[in-house]
Amino acid sequence: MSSFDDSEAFEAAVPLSQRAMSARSAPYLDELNPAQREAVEALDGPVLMLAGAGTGKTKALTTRIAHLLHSGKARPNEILAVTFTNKAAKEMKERVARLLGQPVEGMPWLGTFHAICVKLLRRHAELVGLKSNFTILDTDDQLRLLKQLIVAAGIDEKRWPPRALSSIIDNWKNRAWTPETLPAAETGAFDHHAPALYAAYQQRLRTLNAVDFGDLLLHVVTIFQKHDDVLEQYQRWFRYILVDEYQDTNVAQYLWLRLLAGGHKNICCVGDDDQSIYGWRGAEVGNILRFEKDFPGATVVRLEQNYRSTAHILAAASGVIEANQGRLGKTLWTAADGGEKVRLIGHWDGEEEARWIGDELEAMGQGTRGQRPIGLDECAILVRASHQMRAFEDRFLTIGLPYKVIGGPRFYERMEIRDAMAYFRLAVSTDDDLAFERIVNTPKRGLGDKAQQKIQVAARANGVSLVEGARILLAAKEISGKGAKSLAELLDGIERWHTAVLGAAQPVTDDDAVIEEGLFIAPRMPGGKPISHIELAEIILEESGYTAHWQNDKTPEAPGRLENLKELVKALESFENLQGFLEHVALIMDNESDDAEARVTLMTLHAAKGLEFPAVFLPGWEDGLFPSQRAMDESGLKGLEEERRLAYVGITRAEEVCTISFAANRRIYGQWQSALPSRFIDELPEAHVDVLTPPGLYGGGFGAAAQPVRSDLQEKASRADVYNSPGWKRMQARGQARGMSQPRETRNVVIDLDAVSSFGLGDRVFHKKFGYGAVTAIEGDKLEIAFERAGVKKVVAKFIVPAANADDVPF
DNA sequence: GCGCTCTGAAGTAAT
DNA sequence: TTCAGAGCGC
Repeated sequence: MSSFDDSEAFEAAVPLSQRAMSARSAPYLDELNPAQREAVEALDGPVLMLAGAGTGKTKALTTRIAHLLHSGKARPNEILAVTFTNKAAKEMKERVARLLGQPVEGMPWLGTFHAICVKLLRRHAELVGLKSNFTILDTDDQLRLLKQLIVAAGIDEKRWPPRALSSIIDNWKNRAWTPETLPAAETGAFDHHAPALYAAYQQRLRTLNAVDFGDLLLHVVTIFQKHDDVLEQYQRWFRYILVDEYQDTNVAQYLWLRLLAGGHKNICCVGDDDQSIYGWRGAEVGNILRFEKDFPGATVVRLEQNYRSTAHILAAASGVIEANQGRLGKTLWTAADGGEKVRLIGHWDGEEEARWIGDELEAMGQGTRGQRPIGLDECAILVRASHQMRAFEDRFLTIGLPYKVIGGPRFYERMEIRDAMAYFRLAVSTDDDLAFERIVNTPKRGLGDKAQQKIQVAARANGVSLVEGARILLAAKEISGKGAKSLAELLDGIERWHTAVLGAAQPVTDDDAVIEEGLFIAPRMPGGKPISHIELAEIILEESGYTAHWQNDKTPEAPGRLENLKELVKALESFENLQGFLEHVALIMDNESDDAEARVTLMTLHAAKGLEFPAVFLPGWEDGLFPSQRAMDESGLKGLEEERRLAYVGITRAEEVCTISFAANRRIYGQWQSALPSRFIDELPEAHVDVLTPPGLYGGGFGAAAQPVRSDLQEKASRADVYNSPGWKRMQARGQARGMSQPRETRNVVIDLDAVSSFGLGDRVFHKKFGYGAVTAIEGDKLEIAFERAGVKKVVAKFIVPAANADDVPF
């Protein structure tokens, strides 16, 4: 069967209007600037589009797709357009549709590297020893598998944790090394065991008919390398190739692209070497730096006109990035003038910094700075490491400032979601051993390590799946008592759900078309009437006892988890069946909840790439934290340069106001440490920076300032030579030259602890964590307080102050 | 088999 | 400091 059956079927379905447009003019071209237009119109041959931050990269890319279609160069299904994230793919789809004025269901090959590879691999799975209905492992499955292999190899899993092995293997896969092609010199710092474990792992995956994320690319590259006929098929089929964020590609992706573009070389790579921040994840900046060598005669277009930020912000960003070596070189410029300089401020410590930013956010909302009011939802705080977020969360909780954190555990990575998914996976295919392992004792069924080991042994001895092994074990009465009963129930359940998934004996098929067209017959409980896959999901969660498990759980997270389960079931609505859902979820992670309340966004610099905000705060610019000591230790100059690019990414997220700050002292792992301002601060061009006076730091004379009361420890930390660093001295000089504004009055607060028990019912009070509230009951030294944000809580009186003194809370 | 306590490590993260 | 995972006692 030809691999292109469904695509060819599609060809016939492409609306005529879409194919016969070439004769007409292309009005969308008029909306481009000269550089963008050049990048769009150079349709044939290799093109490198160097697109600086905020220069309309997506616009150029999507217009290029529209132009390819419009000019009749390619049909929608002959264009391969790859992105890194689902979000980017979705946005691209929407924007192409808008340009064309009609939906683009017809772009089956617009997607992430991984999504496209899944499609390719399902068609040619047998070429790498897999069946086309292979499962895609998540990180948890992967780690469990590796752990088993490490234990089986008799290696001390404490010295060599599965995580370490996993990252070594990921790294190798990123470089497109299979166990067979792994260079002998690569031992992976895992004693010399890693290569053998890698081979064992791949073997195990094959047995399980499973792949991990790295395999998706690796297997396809292997197929392309070993099977010329297959490769040529696709080289012909994908007439035009477009790649987004090319600077983020790893070796495997690079090879994949080079193989596919090998024939016609109609490849357009879009990227920005200055925004390459994923080297630690396997990305090779070299790929983009080398493009012209890989594709001689390539057209190189630079997009340098920035439509996002003020001139000061751009100049500051340029000043920083210029310190990097080996750039392809771009200079951003803007037609707009005016705007505020980049603001720079130093603080005593991390808490002070958080407090100041909190105040600043409130001031911005009021427009009290003499600028237009900037709402919370227009502001973002971008940090280097996620643990920096804590100080802000604490502060914002205290003052009741709404915030949202981007990042952290994603919906589909949460425990309860993974558990539920494992049940679904088992229902779809009962030989999914990893899913079985995950849920065999969740909820608790009295099947601990020992029972599970027996099942493993039985399964392996008979060469069957764990579910089968368990069945054999039960039949042989090798398991007894409570465990046996609950295991039997579980097995019955799995059998029943599986039958339901199969519906009226409809065979499971791996054919895309069948899945996509929803040709599955509705599931049906044994002997009963057909039910929807949504009902089936609910039944599974109910009968397995999983829902009850969380209902009986008394921990504060339990309600949230139940809520997530409901959401999961709801997510099923947009799919035809469980199979389609599982396929989708294996590759997709996002779960964006939109809410009405305006909130400031807290996220890492990495997460912020590609986004923009009117006001951006960049706290924690201290040497060691940013640039990160670890990055520099591990990767030397290369690491430092990547950190610098991160700084560049951070600054260029800002449209109107960019505020950089650092703290002289910070508590790290419970220890006070002092730090020097980041070397990147020295690299900010002075003409574009406005140094703000930090509250309480300067006082009447430098160094002798009336400083807030501090502990001895903090006092000691402050004596470090912060004040001798070049950055600090320059800040000093700038501040004095401009005439410093009056420092804010310092607080020297003494709280009379004896006086605090004198609260009365109804008093409005304040608590550091819970914020404002009213006293509803008094029991000795404990107060019951109805907090405005945190609800009713009992709190010891000494942690409470009258609301009027909220600012004075010293603890 | 389950749950509590101690110990050790601590980064950024999409698919 | 905080969190996860291992080990130990019931």
